[in-house]
Amino acid sequence: MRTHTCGELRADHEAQRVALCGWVHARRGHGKLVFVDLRDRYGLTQIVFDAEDAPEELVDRGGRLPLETCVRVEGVVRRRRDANPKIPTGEVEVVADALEVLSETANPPVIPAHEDELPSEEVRMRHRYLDLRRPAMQRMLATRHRITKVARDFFDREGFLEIETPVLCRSTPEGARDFLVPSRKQAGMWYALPQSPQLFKQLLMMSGCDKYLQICRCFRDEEPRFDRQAEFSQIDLEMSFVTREQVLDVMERFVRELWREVVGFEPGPFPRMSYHEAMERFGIDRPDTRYGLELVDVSDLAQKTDFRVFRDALAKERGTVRAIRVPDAADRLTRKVLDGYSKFVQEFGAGGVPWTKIVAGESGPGVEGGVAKFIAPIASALIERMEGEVGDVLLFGADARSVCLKALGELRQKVARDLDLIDESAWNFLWVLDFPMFEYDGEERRFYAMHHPFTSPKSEEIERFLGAETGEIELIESIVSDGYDMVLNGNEIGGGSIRIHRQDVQKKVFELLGISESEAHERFSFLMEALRYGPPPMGGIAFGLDRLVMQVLGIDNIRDVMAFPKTHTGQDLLTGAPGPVDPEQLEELHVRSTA
RNA sequence: GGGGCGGUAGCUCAAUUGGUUAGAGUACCGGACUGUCGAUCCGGUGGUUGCGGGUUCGAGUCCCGUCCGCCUCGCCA
Repeated sequence: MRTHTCGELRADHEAQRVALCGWVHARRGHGKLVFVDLRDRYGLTQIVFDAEDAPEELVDRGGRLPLETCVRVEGVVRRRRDANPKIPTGEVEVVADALEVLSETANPPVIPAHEDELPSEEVRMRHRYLDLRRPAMQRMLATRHRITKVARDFFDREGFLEIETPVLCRSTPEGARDFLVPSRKQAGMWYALPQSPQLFKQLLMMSGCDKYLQICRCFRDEEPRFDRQAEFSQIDLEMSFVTREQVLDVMERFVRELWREVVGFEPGPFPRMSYHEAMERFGIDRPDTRYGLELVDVSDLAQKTDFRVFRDALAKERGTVRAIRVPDAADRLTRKVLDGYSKFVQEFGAGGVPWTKIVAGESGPGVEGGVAKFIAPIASALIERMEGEVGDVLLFGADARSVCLKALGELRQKVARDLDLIDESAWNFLWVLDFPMFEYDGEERRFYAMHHPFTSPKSEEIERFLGAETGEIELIESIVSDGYDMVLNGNEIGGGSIRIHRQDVQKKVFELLGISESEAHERFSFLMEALRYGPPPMGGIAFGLDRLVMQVLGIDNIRDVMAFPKTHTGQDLLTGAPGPVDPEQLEELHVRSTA
């Protein structure tokens, strides 16, 4: 139907006779002279209907083409009188001598040419096929393809095999809520959709596949966020006979190649940081190192004051006082802004944000405003500890350690955004290592796996780990795993670990997680059985594909990097999923709805 | 489940203290126009103000309920 695409024609196509197909992107009419920008996936080409070169009837039809009409045009390429440098085809135009309307359009709710006035997300999702016509969305789809292509090529060269794993799986006891699929043939039994192919990729290592790759869909029935969706994609990898160093090396080389190929930026070696250091310095396990505002422990100084807020905090179990120095911000952090920060940290369970400002005093810098009078005795020591300068603002967190770090970690990010301290051009990659194996839930009085229950303790921890008894909370909390997260500009883009390949170690994990032997047998007997037959040491990682695309394109919303996303309430507004089913279908599946 | 913002023409938005016939831009339709690239100019069609109830002489505006979209806390091994 066409000889070229709409992104293809250049000056050296002059005088060629061509046929183009596409959509009417824009139309500029002058009566007997009409310009139409024709659009397809590849670009825009100006079509000109000129009464001096074509029958008036044709020009008239060209001038009446509604936007988004699907057409085929034939004509001859010629150089434009005035080139348009904004588009690659801007030096030429096609002088139409034939026009075929391939299909007419209703008045479209989304007009791809109107990029600066986007319809609501609701409209865009309901008419996704129109939204995807927008050049920005076409670029997104192409970038997404490019990323998976670079991944497949890179890991192919590295000897990885792409292997598919089941979508209909067993439900796992821990982790996110499962999506369930009723079995027709096994009455009362259920499949779960995979939260990740974790166990299958480990089994593939036990099968001797050695290096595995899959670009796979994962499902977690939890509340969505701007960067989370119930259904999402991972670049999933696993390797046999490797140490942590070897895994980190391959993955780092992959990401470096990805950025070189897709972004045009070559990252240097990735810095590394322990989980403990990340929490202490940044109050979060995925620090954004593009700016400072680090947390500083001032508990010892706080102890010397009579300030009630500090003393109460320090009296708590694992109570602590930390401070952030905001350089040269005394003017911008007004009373109103600081009050807002108190409200902000309350969302994370903190009481508020005590603050003070560093000012010039008679004998050197001092503090003024906020809680200044309560901390006067420690002012100079505090300023020294914080490396404070006149004009800086000090923000405090005082609470139990976990609450304090969480609140200040979130506040740190908010302050950086508010004061525009983030270098948007930076690509700060980072490995976070040495996570704890377990997190203790004080209310439920039990442990949860921080990563997942198949993560190995670090080799030097194994004896200590195997010796741990269920009640030894502090000991268990202190055991370090061989897990790792890849962080980019404060976002977790990948995470993995060296896996357990010893039956006794795996058994111990289940024991410490409070998974009874019978339950472990019931749910994981296949894994325990497999571990009997010479499993290799192994490790791997999974990258969040959607998050990679978000980072590469600088898009701050996961729905905008997916072709067909779901809403906050998990609905697909385009097709109307989830929807009702016939009672007969339920009957067949042995399911009765209580809704 | 909690908190916040929003829903008015196909689309993006406006509408004073609750007050006349709910406006503008754009898209669409008609007309003028031969070098536009946000074409321009003139005219026109287009409304269950998300839905249901209430207060009021009078509701887009106030109250109650509900649905939908987004953000957020909890949640997400």
